[in-house]
Amino acid sequence: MPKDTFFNLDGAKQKKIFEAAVDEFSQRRFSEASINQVVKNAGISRGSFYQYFDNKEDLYLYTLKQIGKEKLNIIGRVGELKPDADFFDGYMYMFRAALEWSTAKPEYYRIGMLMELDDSRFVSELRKASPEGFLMLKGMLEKDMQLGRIRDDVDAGLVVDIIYTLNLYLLTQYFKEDNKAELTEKAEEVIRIIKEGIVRK
Amino acid sequence: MPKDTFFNLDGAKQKKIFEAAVDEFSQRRFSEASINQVVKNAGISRGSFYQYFDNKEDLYLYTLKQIGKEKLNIIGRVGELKPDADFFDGYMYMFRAALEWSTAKPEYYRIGMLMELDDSRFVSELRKASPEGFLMLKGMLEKDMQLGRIRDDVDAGLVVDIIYTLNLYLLTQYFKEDNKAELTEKAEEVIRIIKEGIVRK
DNA sequence: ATAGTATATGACAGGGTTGTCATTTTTGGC
DNA sequence: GCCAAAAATGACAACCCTGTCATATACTAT
Repeated sequence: MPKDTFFNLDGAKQKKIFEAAVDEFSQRRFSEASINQVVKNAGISRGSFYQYFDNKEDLYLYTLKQIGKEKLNIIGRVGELKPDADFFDGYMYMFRAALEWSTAKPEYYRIGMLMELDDSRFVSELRKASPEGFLMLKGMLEKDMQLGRIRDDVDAGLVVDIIYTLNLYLLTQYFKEDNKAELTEKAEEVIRIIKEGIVRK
Repeated sequence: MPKDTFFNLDGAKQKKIFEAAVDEFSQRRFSEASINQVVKNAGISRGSFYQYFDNKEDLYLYTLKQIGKEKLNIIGRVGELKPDADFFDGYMYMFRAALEWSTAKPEYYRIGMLMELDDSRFVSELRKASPEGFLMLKGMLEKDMQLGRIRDDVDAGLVVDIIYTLNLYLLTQYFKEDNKAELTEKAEEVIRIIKEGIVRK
């Protein structure tokens, strides 16, 4: 947690530091991100930084928390908005929402992606501790299984792992191309494959 | 390419350096691997290293090449061994072979995995330049499509991307658990899902 | 044995990183 | 205006890293 001195700062300065952190963490993985860069971008001295935060982890946690607030507001409401959508529609809704959001706040999104790619001890633990997206998908899938919409001999956890993995793949792979339409199509095709299989019947 | 001085070394010393490189590159991604570690493990001086290799890239390339020789020998013969297997059987065959190999030479396998995870410029380029596994899978799939075994409205490239991605996921995710039986089951289940879909018909 | 070549070495320069701390500056209350 | 408390600062120690280079050692062939 940031120290009091940080929260005593006026809003503009807090924001400037937050933005510098976002900038850095959206370009490099946590393990490679440099506080030197952050302080440079924020226009504060190295000494000041350590008066605000304990260390890089502290700053990272703070940054994620800030972003998390916005993120959950936008993406986390699939259940509310589409109460009786099936799993596949639910996922696509989520996917579209995430994509919109990634267009609005690409840096935030990149941080999330880099976090998934990071294999440092700290970030791995962190990821394990907050499996929101994963659990939401799993819940949706299990509901559909109970409703008999999904074959009951599949392993729900594995299916969600699969979709989660492919989701990340889609976003990383096609992120740079910046072609929302094409990306959405790919996602739909992926879902259709998971849903129907690829074998000719 | 390593310098002449390296190839002039007696076999044992070459091997020791190779093994030190394997050790390092199987623990850290290329971008994070340290030559200091390599020279320490190999028991040579820093100066000597640069008498043998231009730099870290040079050593990495050499290491991959050495490993590649063995790898292709074991895994790359799916076509020969199972000439009329379908795509799914072919994949599972490959998967099992890869798994066997990863048990025999876990360090080599880890290097491959870390390479997939690396996003440094150099490694990305390198990966693009040698898409053996990817192309083999794609070839097998296209053959099956021509034979009418696969729905012809699916995008072969995408399907292979999916399987490739999930393959990597399976191996990274369950690597540490070291439970071959369970891992193989998961792979089979993944393939079954891709093949049949998960929706109740 | 000697001369010349090939190889081995570690100190070095120059770059990066983090976290600390004595000192200076700013701020706010009286 | 003054003073104490809070905040800002950058130099510093300590630790990484890479690639070079002058020097020392070993080898080889005459």
